[in-house]
Formats: sequence, C-alpha cells, structure tokens
Amino acid sequence: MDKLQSKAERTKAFIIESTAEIFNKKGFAGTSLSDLTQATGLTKGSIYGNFENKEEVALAVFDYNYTRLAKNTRELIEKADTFHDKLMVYARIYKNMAKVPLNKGGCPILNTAIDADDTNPSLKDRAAKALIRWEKSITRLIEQGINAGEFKSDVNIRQIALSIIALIEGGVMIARTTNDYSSMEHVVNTVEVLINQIKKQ
Amino acid sequence: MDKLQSKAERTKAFIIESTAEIFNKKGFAGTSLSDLTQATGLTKGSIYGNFENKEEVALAVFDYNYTRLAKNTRELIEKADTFHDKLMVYARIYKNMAKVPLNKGGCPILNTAIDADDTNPSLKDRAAKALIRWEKSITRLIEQGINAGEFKSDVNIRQIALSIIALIEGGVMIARTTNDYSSMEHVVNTVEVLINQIKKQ
DNA sequence: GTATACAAATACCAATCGGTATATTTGCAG
DNA sequence: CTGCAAATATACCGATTGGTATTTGTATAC
Repeated sequence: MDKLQSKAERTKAFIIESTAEIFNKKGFAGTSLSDLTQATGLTKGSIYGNFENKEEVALAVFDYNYTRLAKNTRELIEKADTFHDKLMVYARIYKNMAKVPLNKGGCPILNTAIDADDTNPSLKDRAAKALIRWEKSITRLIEQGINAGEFKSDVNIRQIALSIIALIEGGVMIARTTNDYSSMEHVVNTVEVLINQIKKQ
Repeated sequence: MDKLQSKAERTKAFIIESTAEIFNKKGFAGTSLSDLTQATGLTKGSIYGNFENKEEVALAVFDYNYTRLAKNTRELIEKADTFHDKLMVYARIYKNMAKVPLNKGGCPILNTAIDADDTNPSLKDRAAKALIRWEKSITRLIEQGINAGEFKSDVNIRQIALSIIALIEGGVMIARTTNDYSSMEHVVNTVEVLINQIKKQ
C-alpha cells in the first residue's frame, strides 16, 4: 500500500468535509441522513459502511471543525513575538470574523455546546473539552507573560481567560443573530482592554 | 363571560407553559409533536386546534420564556436605587444562576439564537429583537447614570452594553457546557469590573 | 489476468414525522 | 334541560426518519 490513505479513510474524510458545514448550521437533530447523502452524493449504505451511525459522523465532524480552528489559531499565536501579541491574536481573529469566517454557520464550539447541552452527552463532552483546552491555552500564555515580566503578577488569570472566551463567544452569537458585525468589533475592543490592563506599567 | 380567559386561551397558555422547558432544551428541530402531546397530556388534534403548526408553538414559547425573563429583571432593576446598582442587577442575577435558574435548559435567548440562526428566520428574528431590547435597556441605564452624574461622560456606551451581554451569555454557555458554575462567577466578576470602571472617581 | 477482499449501491424495514379531516365530547347561554 | 358552538379526541394521511441485509461493483495483491 503506497497510498497515503486507504479508500475507506479517504471516503471517511470526504464525508466529514462535505457535511461539516451542514452539521454546524443545522445541529445534530436538525441534520438528517438525507442531508448527508445529498451533500456527499453517496448513498446511505456507503455512509453506514464508514460510520456506525449519525452520531459518529457528528462527532467526527466536530473534531474536524475544532481541529481546523485550533490549528489556525495556534499557527497565528506561534508567529507573534510577545505574549501580549500572542493574546491579541484572539482579538485579531474575531475582529474581522465577518469578512473571513473560518467556519460557515458560526463557531462550532458554541453551536455544539448549545445544541448538545441537554440532548447529546458525547457531543457535549467534546465541546466541554474544547472549551477547557481553550481556557488552558490562554492561561498558559498569561502565566508565561508573567514569568517573562510582561504582565503584572497579581492578575486573576482564570477570570481573564474565561472572560476572553465568554466575550468572543457571546459576541459571535450577538453579531450573527442581529446580523450586525459592528457589535463583534465592540465586544472585541473589550477583549483588547482586558489584555492591555494586565500589562506592566 | 365572567371568566378572565376563554377555554381556548387557557389551553393555549397551558400548552405554552407545559412545553416551554422542552423547546428550550431540545430546540425547534429536536422537539417533536409527540414531545408536545406527552408533555401536555393533550392530543395532536387539540394542539393543532389552538396553534397553526409547530412553529407557532415554538414562537409563543419563546415569547413566554423571554417575557418571564424580562419581567423578572425589570422588577429587580426598579427596586435598585442608583443606576450603578441597577446595572449591577445583571451581575447579581447571573452570579447565582446555578442555584436559582429561572429557565431550565439555560438562557432562552442564547438557545434560540444558536438554534434558529441558520434554520428558522422567524425564531431568529425573535431572538434578535430580544438582544436589541436588552442592549437598549442597558444603554438607557448608562445614559441616565451619566445624566445623573453617576457615571463618566466619555464612556463607550454601546461597547459596555454589548460586552455585558456577551459576557453573560458566553458565561452561561461555558458554565453549562463544562458543568462548572465557578466559571460563571469569574465572568460575572468582569461584568462588575466593567460597571465599576464607568463610575466617577 | 484472475481471485478476493473491500467498498458502495440497492432495496427494504418499522417507526415516527408533521399535519388534517372527521367524529365526539364538553362547556355554556337561553 | 336543551341546543349549539367551541374544544378536544380519534383515526388517518403521505413523507421521511434512522438504520440494515443484501447485492453489485471495484481496486488490488498475487
């Protein structure tokens, strides 16, 4: 086997990529098997040959959407020099979210969290883990910034980390629901204020 | 007719109250007609005698959930003396959201916004209007506080209003998804900081 | 080139979906 | 107490749901 992936692996990836947007827009209950066959051009038999059931597709799709988002963010953070600039990457990404949306249908973490909250424990768990990893990522940057002497040492790290996430996700929700992306800019301005406030001097 | 409501009006209200929690938890697509008959003990015929279709029930349920929320908030705000304290009502309500949740299944505005976003224009519009009214309510309190000499006159009113909403809604999402209500407290602390920062002196 | 293993399509399943036409019951005015 | 209208239940509809057993097609190792 000199191929990079088996046929099954390629088909699996194809199904995931083809249906990622639908699941993100319609949610788990709102996405039907016929949505999946329509988006892929495949038949139900083929989809069920590669996934056990609808839930397995949804879980794989969430992982795909989340990984794409996380990778994109990580790369931008690595490019930034100071820890201040690294934190500011979150502001930059969502400031022009309207023009360059990575995910059609909005943030997959937010969508999955609300969608699966009271209905699907597995999906909810995936969203929870994503949020916790995001929080850890911000927390680590602040800690490193403190150690590097960039940030004050008496900041409430967890409060800042959670507030940045809440502002962004809340901002996405407001902007998308009201179709007014200027509200996202306003909210991101507060993210910037929070980050600037922990700077020394 | 010496009754306060007709039979139909009472049944309508009964259907709305009985199914409010289900719609808030499962969303529009995730809630089936049999969910409604099960929750009410009524038959499909009876429900369709009082509502045109499932969407009409969902819209009435959103109005019910939202009105209850808005009324509760308004009453607490009216009781507060200063504009600072009035703004702080939002912080107080959501600080112990875990102990005294007004709506099972989380904030109906957030849930409906994400649920209906890419799928149901009527419901999305309801959520959008609710968000705009909420923003206006905060905006008005800040303006009145400025006129009363309580707040600084150079604050970015819209930025503060939107940030408070985003923090609360984002915080609700994080707390409910991760099952960790301490994160809500952290986020609400930032809401309090924002409000304190616009105070004179 | 052929046998074989794997992948995809076909055809089917019971159950449930949202919705409706009609029958039955109920509440209420006279 | 009766008659009638309003409200609820019954019974049914075609379409679609998620899922599966089986057949057909295809890529690949030998």
